[in-house]
Amino acid sequence: MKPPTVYDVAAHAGVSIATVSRVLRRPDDVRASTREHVLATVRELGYVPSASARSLAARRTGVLGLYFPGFDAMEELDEAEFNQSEPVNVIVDMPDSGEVRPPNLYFDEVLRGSELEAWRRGFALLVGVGRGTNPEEMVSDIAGRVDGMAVLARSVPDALLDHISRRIPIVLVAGPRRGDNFDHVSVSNVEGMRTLTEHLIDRHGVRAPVFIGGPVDSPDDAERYEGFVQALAARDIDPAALPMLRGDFSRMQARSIAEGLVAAGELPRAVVCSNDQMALGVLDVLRRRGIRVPEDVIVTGFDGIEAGRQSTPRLTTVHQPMVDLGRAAVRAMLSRLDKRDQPPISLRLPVQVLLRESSEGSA
Amino acid sequence: MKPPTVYDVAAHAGVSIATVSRVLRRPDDVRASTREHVLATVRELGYVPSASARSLAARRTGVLGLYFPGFDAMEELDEAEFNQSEPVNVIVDMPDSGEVRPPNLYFDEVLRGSELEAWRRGFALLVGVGRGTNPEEMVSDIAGRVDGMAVLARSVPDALLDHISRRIPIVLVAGPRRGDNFDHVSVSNVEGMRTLTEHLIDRHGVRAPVFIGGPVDSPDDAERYEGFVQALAARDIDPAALPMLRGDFSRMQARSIAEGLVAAGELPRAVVCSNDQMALGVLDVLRRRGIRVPEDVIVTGFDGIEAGRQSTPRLTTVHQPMVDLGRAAVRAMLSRLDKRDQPPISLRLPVQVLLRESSEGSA
DNA sequence: TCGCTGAATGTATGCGCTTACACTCAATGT
DNA sequence: ACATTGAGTGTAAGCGCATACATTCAGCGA
Repeated sequence: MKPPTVYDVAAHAGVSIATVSRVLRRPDDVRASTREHVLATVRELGYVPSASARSLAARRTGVLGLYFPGFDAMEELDEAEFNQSEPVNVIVDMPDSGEVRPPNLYFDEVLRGSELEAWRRGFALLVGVGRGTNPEEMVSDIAGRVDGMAVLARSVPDALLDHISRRIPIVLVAGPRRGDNFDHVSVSNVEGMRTLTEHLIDRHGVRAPVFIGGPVDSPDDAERYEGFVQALAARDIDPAALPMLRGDFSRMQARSIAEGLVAAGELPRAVVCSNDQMALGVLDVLRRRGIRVPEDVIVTGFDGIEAGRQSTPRLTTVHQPMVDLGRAAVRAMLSRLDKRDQPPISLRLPVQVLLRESSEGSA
Repeated sequence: MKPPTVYDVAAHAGVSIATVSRVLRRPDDVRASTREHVLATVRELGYVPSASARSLAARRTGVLGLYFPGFDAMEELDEAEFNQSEPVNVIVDMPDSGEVRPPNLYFDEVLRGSELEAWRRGFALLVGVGRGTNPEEMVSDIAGRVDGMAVLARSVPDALLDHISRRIPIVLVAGPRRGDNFDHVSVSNVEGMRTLTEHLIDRHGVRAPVFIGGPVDSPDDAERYEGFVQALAARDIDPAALPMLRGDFSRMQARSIAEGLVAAGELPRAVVCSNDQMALGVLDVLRRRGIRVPEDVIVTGFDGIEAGRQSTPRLTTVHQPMVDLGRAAVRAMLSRLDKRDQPPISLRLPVQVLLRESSEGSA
C-alpha cells in the first residue's frame, strides 16, 4: 500500500539499490540490459523517486524559490464556500463596473519569466506570495526548500535575508543596491524616466511637468523620480520648484490626485506618472472632465502594462521587461550557485520608451 | 562554511538534537527557558532547517504541485542575452502593433487561486508549465516533490497519471470526468452555454446561430458545444442543420474563420464562440468590414477574460471563476490527502453569463 | 523516608536516496 | 599461464531531521 522505494524496485529486479539509483541518475554507467530490466520494474511498481531523500543525499534540492509580497487588495477572497450556488447566474453587466480585477501583471510576468528559465535550466520553481500572514515565516519556509531564492526588494527585512543567505544565494528583484551584498536584478529606471522627460521637454516644449510618484518606500519610484529630476536639471529647470505629488501606485488614488489638480484650476502641460496604473487614473479624470489628451495635457506612465495599450488615448510609457527580469533573477541565482564567492552582481535590464497618443497626438 | 544543522545548534546550545527539533516543531513540549536559549542559538548560527530532511523523516513534503501545459506561442523567448543592449530605446509605438502579448490569463488566475489556497492551508506551491520539453518528465519530477498535484485535464497521458496517483493524490482541472477515478474540478460549461444560447433564442429571436468551436480534444469545448446543442434542441431547432465551425481557441484563427463567413455572404444573426479569444477575433473582422455588432450580428464568447471587457463593443460572455478553480483544486487535494479512500470528487463551479454590448445593444 | 508520577530531555533508529569505495570477472597484454 | 585492467555491480556510510522510547529528576503522597 505504501509507495514503492528503491529497495522495492531493487528486490523486485534482483539488483542492488545502487544499481536502481544509477539507472535513474546515470544511465550510461549501467549495462543496457540491466537498465531496461530495472526500468521495466520501475514502471511495473509505479515507482516515483522521493525528491526529499534525493535532495538530502545529494545536498541540493533542484528547486528555486520566488517570493513576492501581495500588494493587491483582491487577495481577500471570501472564505465562503463557492460550490453551493446555482450553476449559472445571468448578469447584465453594465460598462462602468469599474476596475474589477486589477491583475498583478508585474508579478505574473516576473513569475512567468522565472518559471520559464528555471525549468529550462533543470530546476523547479516554488512560489510564495506574501499575504496577511507573516512574510518572515513564509520566506524562511521557502528558504529551507530551495537552492536559491529571488525576493522582491524591500519586501523582507534585511536581517532575515542575511540569515538566509548564509545557506542559499539570495537575489533581490527590482530594487537598487543598497548597503547589502546581495545580487540584484533591476531595470534602467533612471535612464528610462530621464529619456522620457527629456523628450517631453525637447519635443513638446514642456517646462513645468508635474510628477506623480508612488509610495515613499518604493525603490523603483525613487529611481524614476531621480531620472525625472536629472532631465530637468540638465535643461536648467529647477526640479524643486515643481510640485511632486505622491500616490500609492493605484489607479483609484491617482484619480483623486488628478481631481485635485483639476479643481485647483491650473493644469500642467504634462503629468508624468511613476507607473501606468496611476497614469490611467489620471486619464480617467481628464476624460470625464472633457480635457483633451494630449492637446491640453500630456500624460505618461511607466511599466508598459497591457491596459495602457488599450486605453484611449493609448498611454505613452516606459516599458520594462518583466519577463526578462524573472529570467535574469534565475540566471543570477544559478550563477552564484556556481561560484559562491564571486563579487555581487547588479544587473540592469534595458527599458523602452514607448511614445503613444497620450503624448504624441493621434495618428 | 557549510550551513548549520540541528547538530550544530544542539552542540552550541548544549542540548540534544531532539530538543532543537522540538523547539521548532512543538514548542510547548519544551520548557520556556530552554526554548528561548535554543532559539537564540538558532538566530546566532543562522540556522535554517532543511526541508528535505524534514520531509523525509516526516513522510510528507508540505508542498503541492500544479502542472499546466504551455499553450501560448510566446514561450519561445530568444536565448539571446538581454543585458548588453542600450539601457533605453525610444520607440514610436503605432496603434496596430497587434496582439503582442497574449497573456495566458487562464493559467495565471488558476495559479493565483492555487497559490493562495495552498499557503493558506500551510502548503507551499510548486509550479510547472510544460513547454517543448517532455511533459512526462516534468510531471514526474514534480510528483516526486509534492504531497499532491493538480494537472490540467488532457495534458498528461492517463498512464502516467495512474502511475503517479499510486503515490500522491491527483486532481484534474477543467476536464469532465471520463473513465478515470481521479478527482475533478471544473466549471458548469454545459449550463453556462445552454443558458446563454437560450437567451439569444428567447430574447433576440435568433434561430440559426453559428457555433465556432475549439480544438477537438478540448473537453471544455465539447461541453460548451453540448450546452449549445441542448438549448437549440429544447427550442425545437435542429442543431445538426447548423454549421459548426472549428477553430483552435486562438484569435488569429478565428479571424480567418470570420473572414470566411463574411466572404460566403450569408452572415448569421449570431456567432457563438467557444471562448473569448475567438470571439474577439470575430469582432476584429466585423469591425473592419463595417458590420455592426450587435445590430447586424451578435457575437458571444466564453471565459470572461479581461480583454473582452475592454473591447468595443464589450463582449457578452460566460465568465468562469478561474481563481476559484485553482482554490478548489487545492481543496480537493487536501481533502483526499485526508481521506485517501473516499470516492472520487467531481466539483462543478458555477459560472456567470455576462450580458454586454456585443449582444444587448449599446447602453 | 521511599516509591511514584509526570514533565523535560536524551538516545537511537529510520526515512529513501546518492555515492565513495570495494569487489567480481571477463577481456587483454606479456 | 598469470598479472593487469576496467566495466559493471554491490556494500555501506551518511545526508539532516522527526519521533518512539528510555532516562532523569523534581515534586508529591503516604
